[in-house]
Amino acid sequence: MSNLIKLASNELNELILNALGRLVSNGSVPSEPLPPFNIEIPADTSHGDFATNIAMVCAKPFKMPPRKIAELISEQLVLDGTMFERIEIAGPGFINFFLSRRWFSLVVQAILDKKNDYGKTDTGKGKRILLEFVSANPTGPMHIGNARGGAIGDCLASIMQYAGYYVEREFYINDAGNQIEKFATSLEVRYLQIYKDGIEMPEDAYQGEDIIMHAEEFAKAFGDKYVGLSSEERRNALVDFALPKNIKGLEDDLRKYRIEYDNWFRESILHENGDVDKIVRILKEKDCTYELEGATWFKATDFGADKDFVLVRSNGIPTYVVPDIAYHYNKLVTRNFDKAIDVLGADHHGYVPRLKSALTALGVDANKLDVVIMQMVRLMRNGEVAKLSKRSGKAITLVTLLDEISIDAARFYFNLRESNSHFEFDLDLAVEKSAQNPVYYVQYAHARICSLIDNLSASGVNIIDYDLKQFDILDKQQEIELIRHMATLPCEVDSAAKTYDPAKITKYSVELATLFHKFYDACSVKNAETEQLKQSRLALCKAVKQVLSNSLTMLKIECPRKM
RNA sequence: GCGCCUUUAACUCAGUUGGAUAGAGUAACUGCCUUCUAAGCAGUAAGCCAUUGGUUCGAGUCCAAUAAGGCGCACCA
Repeated sequence: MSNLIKLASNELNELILNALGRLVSNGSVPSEPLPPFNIEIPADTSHGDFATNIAMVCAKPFKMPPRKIAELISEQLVLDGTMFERIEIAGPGFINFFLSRRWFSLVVQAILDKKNDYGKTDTGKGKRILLEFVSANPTGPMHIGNARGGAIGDCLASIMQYAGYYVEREFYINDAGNQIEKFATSLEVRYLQIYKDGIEMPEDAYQGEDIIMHAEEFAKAFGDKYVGLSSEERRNALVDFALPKNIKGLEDDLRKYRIEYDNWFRESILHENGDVDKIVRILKEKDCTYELEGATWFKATDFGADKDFVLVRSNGIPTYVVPDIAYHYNKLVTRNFDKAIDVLGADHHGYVPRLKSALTALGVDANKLDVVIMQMVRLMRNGEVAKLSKRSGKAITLVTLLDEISIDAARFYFNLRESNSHFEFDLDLAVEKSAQNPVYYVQYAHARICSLIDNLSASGVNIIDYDLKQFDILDKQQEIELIRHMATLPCEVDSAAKTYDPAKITKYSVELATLFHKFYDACSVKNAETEQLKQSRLALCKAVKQVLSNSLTMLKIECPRKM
């Protein structure tokens, strides 16, 4: 257990409850049920390391003024042998607690001992999570929303692993259904256009150049062999030729973006193994459907959705929702994951209640499906909305974005704001190698420490060995603040995992970098007053480097030794 | 018309289950390198937390209504 915040907080909780117990038994306060109270870390450190509002929430049931209750409690608190050294009563009745200096030393020691494992927790208890993200349409290149979804999903997955969950990353390939038909049509037209005049692309076909390129390559490989064959043979051959290339392209591009999936799950599997038909059959058997104008409708409103929807069209082909239902049934029942998490764009949010209603009808606990909705990104360049790539002049894709900005910057920026907030992405700032760019700011802190350690090492100063007591002399304000913040990493990891919000970790790393830079400016290591202080500060720097590295590693962002 | 999201400093955003004097970064202005990386630090200035009402010891935070903006509401995916 390296979460010293939690340890201290638990100890505090016990101290308070014991004190109250004594007050009740000696009749100082009435024996009333205890209302819920907080133990929190005050924003302002002059209010202590922890504070509780217990005296305030007890005011009403005890029919006593809050400050009076606070005084009674504090008289009963015995701090000897605890992690706390003093308390004070403040404001309307807060009780503020101050940690002993030794606690801070324990933090530094815990980091140096745990190394790469510092920050990990066992909160997830190995619960099995299936995290699906990006799942871009394999009929074309990935867009900017996929770039955000990739960064959020992948970082969330690592964070949850840090928090003790078992996580699998999954990409769902829509390799069946209508969009594949559209893909086939687009390829077919482009192919025939090579050999014949007067064939028009339908308006709703894929107009991109990638389709033309596929058709040309296909023509190069097979010539006009397929022009005279049946449309079905031609379309199948074209899709069989182009789709694997596209999927391979998605894999390659995502790998460049440092995303490795555990599973690439094909929609076509669900059609082939009969799962899609099975879903319709079960829902029919459960009497959850009705026929209207030749189509099969699902009674979604009976299961919490706002509207009924069509399962099977009047032409006999299921709508896209059915494979989706089958897919989520597969995740939660067939593969028995404890939780399925989908990262989806805001344009899909309306569909979530429908999916959940169907799962409920199938007897699956819909609460096992959580959806992280991410709002649209607005790319900005020169203070204007950027729609097109700088180099190619075409719509910005994941790939062209990474031509413009570094992978580190992309991963960091997309996780700088919480997913459910509309967010402006300043392309100019992301390429800038300066203080204004938060990712460089954090990396700079890491490089600075590396350089510092190397310099001291070159002049013969190394950490020989450390013992807990030697850290007690780190008591300057900048040192204390730095250590206090490092202590909260396990809490931040838990909180980020619980709220599905990787932005907590990017913000954490920026704050850590800030505190280090402040420390660096105020406290020289090389010219420390004593040899012992030099040693302790060097150890502190190593601890900061470790925590920075653990935070950035969680986000799969590089930790440069030099900048 | 219905649903979801957003509204906090000039700009981009934080603000932990309701708590103490609402915070960062950018831009502006002032300082700090013969001393471990100035890609840094210190300081100044900047606010009717969209508006109105409600809930209570206490509201940026919860509830209701209004306004502005974004996204959805298919026998598309």
